[in-house]
Amino acid sequence: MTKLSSDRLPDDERTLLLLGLLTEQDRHGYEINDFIERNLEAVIRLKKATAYQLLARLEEHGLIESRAEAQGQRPTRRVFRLTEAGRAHFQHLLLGHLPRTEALIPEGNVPVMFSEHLPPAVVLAALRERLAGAEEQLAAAQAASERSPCTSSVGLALERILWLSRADRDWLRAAVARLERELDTAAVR
Amino acid sequence: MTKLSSDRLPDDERTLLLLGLLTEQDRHGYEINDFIERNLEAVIRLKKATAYQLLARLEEHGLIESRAEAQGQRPTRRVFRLTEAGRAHFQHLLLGHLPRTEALIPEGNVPVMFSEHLPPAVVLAALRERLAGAEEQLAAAQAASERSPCTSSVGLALERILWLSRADRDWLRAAVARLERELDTAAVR
DNA sequence: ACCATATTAGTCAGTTCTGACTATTCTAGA
DNA sequence: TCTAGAATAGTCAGAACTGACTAATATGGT
Repeated sequence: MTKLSSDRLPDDERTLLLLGLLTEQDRHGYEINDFIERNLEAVIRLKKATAYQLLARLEEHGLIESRAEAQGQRPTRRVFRLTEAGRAHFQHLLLGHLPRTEALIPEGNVPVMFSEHLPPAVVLAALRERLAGAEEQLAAAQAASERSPCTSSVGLALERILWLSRADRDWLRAAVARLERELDTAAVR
Repeated sequence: MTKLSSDRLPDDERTLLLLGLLTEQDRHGYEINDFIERNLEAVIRLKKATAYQLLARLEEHGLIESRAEAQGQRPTRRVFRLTEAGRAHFQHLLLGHLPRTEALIPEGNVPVMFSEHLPPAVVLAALRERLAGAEEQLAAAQAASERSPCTSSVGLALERILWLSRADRDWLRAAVARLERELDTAAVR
């Protein structure tokens, strides 16, 4: 079906995600990708093409199975369902992943690191722009978090993103404030 | 020299990093990789093999140039130096990257999202383990941040990681506390 | 005297990811 | 009645990344 390169299954969050989504109900490809795009955009990065390749591999390994579901005129859906083996593997993966502390390495550090090579006024403008973006993300995270209660697991994960987004914004605010002060005192002299 | 696949240069933080490191001084391959491994581990993920491939491409594009430097018995070093074009491109990249607000998508969300599928006691134990890891990372970030003053650009970037690490730890603490309470009240009945 | 680790410099096969692309049908609006 | 866009389902070539590997010397500790 799709090009399948290796014989091992990747032991990463993406695999866990697909299995997890199928734990709750059977879904067809479009549904899965649409769900991820709509609701999980902030939670994980998983592109359509990658998802299809992963699904093919999961099926190859007998963790999921698919049946065709005719749709009248529309292209036939492939509906995926978790097998028993898949359900077991999901539990196994979950147990392995949950306690793992992943290093928190956000993007966007490198340009900051070299910002001394730019005039302070330019840096200030750039950081302000970033701050605006960060405020937006925070608002989005807030909205998402409010939609599902933090007592549920999903809410818990969303809350994590909320906290991290807030920290990022606060850091940016502090940085902007510091730069403003520096520029001010420099201007006064 | 190395397999070079595309003719375009990637416009990402890795490229910016390599150019940036060479802005400050000429360096040879081992030095670059060693520096990244030692000091920038928390800032960005860039593997040795990738770095060499990138360096080859940068040279191909005339942004850097290399000279061989004999070392007596030891294998000859290749020392890289930024060209004028490279310096210009660095400034250009920096200007493009600095204002960019990258989506903050940390790893480790997915397992949390599905933690309802595990018994609460197991989840609690797992989160405690994660908390221990997070404390360690926070301590490391703290130490790194204290070593360079936050008035410098590098210090600024390190401070960001510090804030984010703290937020992550705090979130974990809150989550653990909540779970403990829940388990307690469940036990009382 | 010997072993483990650091210094130094890469290479490569195999794996994974992504952007761009192809089709068809349905639906709401102009 | 057209038409633009969403729904639907993927595929594929090419780009990128990584783990594992090779080599030779130096050096510090036991």
